Amino acid sequence: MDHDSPSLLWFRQDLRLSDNPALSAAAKHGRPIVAIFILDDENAARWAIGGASRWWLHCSLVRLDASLRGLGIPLVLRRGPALTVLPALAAEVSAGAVFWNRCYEPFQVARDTAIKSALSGAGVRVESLNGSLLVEPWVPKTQAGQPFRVFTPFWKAMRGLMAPQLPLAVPPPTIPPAKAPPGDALEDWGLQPRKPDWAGGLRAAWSPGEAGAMAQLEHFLEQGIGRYRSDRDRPGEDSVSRLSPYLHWGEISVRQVWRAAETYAGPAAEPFLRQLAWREFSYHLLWQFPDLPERPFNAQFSRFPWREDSAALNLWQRGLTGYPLVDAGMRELWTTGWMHNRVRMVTASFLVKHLLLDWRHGEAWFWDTLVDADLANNAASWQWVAGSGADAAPYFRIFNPVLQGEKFDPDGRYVHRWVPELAKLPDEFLHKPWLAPANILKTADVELGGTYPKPIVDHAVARDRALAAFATVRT
DNA sequence: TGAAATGTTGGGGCG
DNA sequence: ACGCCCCAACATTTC
Repeated sequence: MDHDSPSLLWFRQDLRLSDNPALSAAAKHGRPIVAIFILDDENAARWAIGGASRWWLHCSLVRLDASLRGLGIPLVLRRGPALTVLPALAAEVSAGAVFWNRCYEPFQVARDTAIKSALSGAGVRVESLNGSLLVEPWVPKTQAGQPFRVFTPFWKAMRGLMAPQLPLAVPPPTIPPAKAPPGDALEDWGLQPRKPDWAGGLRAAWSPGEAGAMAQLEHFLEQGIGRYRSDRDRPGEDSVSRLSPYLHWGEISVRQVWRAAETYAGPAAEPFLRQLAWREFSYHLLWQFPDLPERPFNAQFSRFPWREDSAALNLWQRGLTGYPLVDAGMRELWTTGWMHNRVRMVTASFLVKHLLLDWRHGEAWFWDTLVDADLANNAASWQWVAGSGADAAPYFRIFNPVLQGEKFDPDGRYVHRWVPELAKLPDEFLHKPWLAPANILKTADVELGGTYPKPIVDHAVARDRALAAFATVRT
């Protein structure tokens, strides 16, 4: 082996320099480092990166490239099945070692295992590390030695495993510069939307990349975490972290977030840490049940009588259901690539329970439109709402979008922002415009069925229909 | 990480 | 003064 042979550092969902175990390990190895990012749509198949995430990834790769350049590490872009692309590059540059942080989507696990044995077989040292999770998904076990299926015991077990001051990866020392092998131009990947460019709202709402992640974390620590316990369910308030897309792409590590929250807020951080644990729980579930994105965790639900109704699905996607809180959420999603978690629950419940449409339709839509689209979180959360998941919402828990709106958006800040055509309606009718008297509607310039839709289903009717449908799969 | 229906209680109006 | 009814407020049960 060539004494100057470089190490490969394979970036995937760890697009950062700080607390990056693979980068630290590669740096410690002492050779020049060539970084690579592979756009692998073929292996990802059905769960190839969605539209909003592709926009995010583009911006993030621009940032990562600039940061790596400062360390003397070239970032090579290649496209194709990683199973062939990565070993090919390793041979091309005579790499002596390859480092990466683990990914946990089933196709990635299978693929990376195959890559590891191919490289090892070719005499290349391979090291994979944990850069994405607080606890590896195979670690937490019940007393009986089984994986967890219920969140609270999982949380207790996990909480017990967490060190008071989580150690972070050591920053890389000076690294000998490497020669850059050829790669694709990022622009040629077409990750950014053109004709039409629908990303204007995303650009206005986000700064992807490691620096953006740090700024968002600081903002949350100063602005949100102190009142997180009381205000996190109010979508009109700026009290949640909005770190999900950064966490998905690893522009900040969950360890950094956990440690910062604990250090900054002490016991007040607890409800937020619990939310981080839901992410861990999702990965734990996906690990033990790789079909989670495709099939109901609870097999009873295989015979659920879902309706097919593409017109209703379309109205839900566009935020035209006639229920202001639902429409506000779906429009926030479409505009910014993100939706407040409380509203995610309400909109998801509406699709599954009011419209009786298969949760996989919602899962697919969120996958394509969310900048934080994450296979484990998305699948586990949709199954939770649908009632088919592990530790799921009971089938009879049907959110009333009017009551949820009145409870969590009482002053209408959220609905005003995303459904401006209702801005002049008095608070009393904001979440139920169809009950407003004609003269009030007229004064507010609202014409139901004209400027704003009438409800596409009646809540009471839909509720009874859902209870009847869900009764057919009752255990 | 609900909502609606049903049940219970207690204060006040009133015959 | 007493019992009856009404109903709001709260609690419990059911979906």
